[in-house]
Amino acid sequence: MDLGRRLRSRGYRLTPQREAILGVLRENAGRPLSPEDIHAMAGKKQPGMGIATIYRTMDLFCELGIAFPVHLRGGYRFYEINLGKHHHHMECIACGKLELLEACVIDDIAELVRDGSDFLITSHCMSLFGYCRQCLEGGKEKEAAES
Amino acid sequence: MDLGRRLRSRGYRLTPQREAILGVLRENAGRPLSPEDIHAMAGKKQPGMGIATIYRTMDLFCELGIAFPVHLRGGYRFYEINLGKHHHHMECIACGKLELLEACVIDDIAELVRDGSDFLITSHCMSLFGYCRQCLEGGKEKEAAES
DNA sequence: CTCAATGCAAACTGTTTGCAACCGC
DNA sequence: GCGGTTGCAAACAGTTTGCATTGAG
Repeated sequence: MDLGRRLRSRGYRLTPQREAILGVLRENAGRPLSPEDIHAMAGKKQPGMGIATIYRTMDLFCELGIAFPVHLRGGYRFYEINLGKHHHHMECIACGKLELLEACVIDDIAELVRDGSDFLITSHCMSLFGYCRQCLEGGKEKEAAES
Repeated sequence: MDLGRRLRSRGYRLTPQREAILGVLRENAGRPLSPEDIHAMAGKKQPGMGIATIYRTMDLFCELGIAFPVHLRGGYRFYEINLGKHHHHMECIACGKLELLEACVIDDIAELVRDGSDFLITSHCMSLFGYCRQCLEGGKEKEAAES
């Protein structure tokens, strides 16, 4: 909970930039954010932030378990705040809309695999891809270019 | 099966480069290859190939269902030949070793989700991450730097 | 006062694009 | 020979790194 304590106990420092970034993550819990997204939003709280700070901070946050990376189609990087409860995503191929999948049946799978192999599973990622309702109804493919 | 026919029927052409790339994919069925990997291997069959050809060809192959993209940790791109039977991967965080997961329970999940939402699921990706036996036994973390 | 952290800009890496030459069909 | 395809090089986009400066503890 306490960011300052969490950082200091490991020899890191609590800076306004890190607070701003954590704030952004908190306000967007459950929504994967790109470094660019975070930069733009955190920049409003803490003007003048460099993009490099975002990358460095997100690496740190992931290492500390404060955030985690999300792997979506396209291979770009996204991050979310780690609130303990696990979930996955469904992404629309046409417009990019994301929907949350609360359930995580994969934990069961991972457990199964754990028994049948030499791997020690520590994390996993899963995403479903397809078309959302809007894109299916109107025009079929690539609808929402830009408004 | 017949690459030439498959291409021509859609107005595309069969070139030595495309044959070389398909050959590489075939010989590495089940193993995710990066564009770089493919470039290096196909270059031995067909010297002088440009990297751009790899990217363009893989896009085409994916569109035609000849290959499919694999999403692993790190967000880089990988491809595999599409042999119909679906599978997933387990990747060692420490040394990068990949292991195949034959089973795909996600198809069931996808079906479940299909009923409970507006999405039309067309594909998905899942990968498990953890540590392989070797990395667990020897030295715990980051073993295989380079030889 | 010390050393971690930042902003900036340059360097990198992976991917895409424009274009003239090339070559399947 | 028409038009899809290629190699090359330049352009891009996202990410990383070096370094002088700043500022948390």
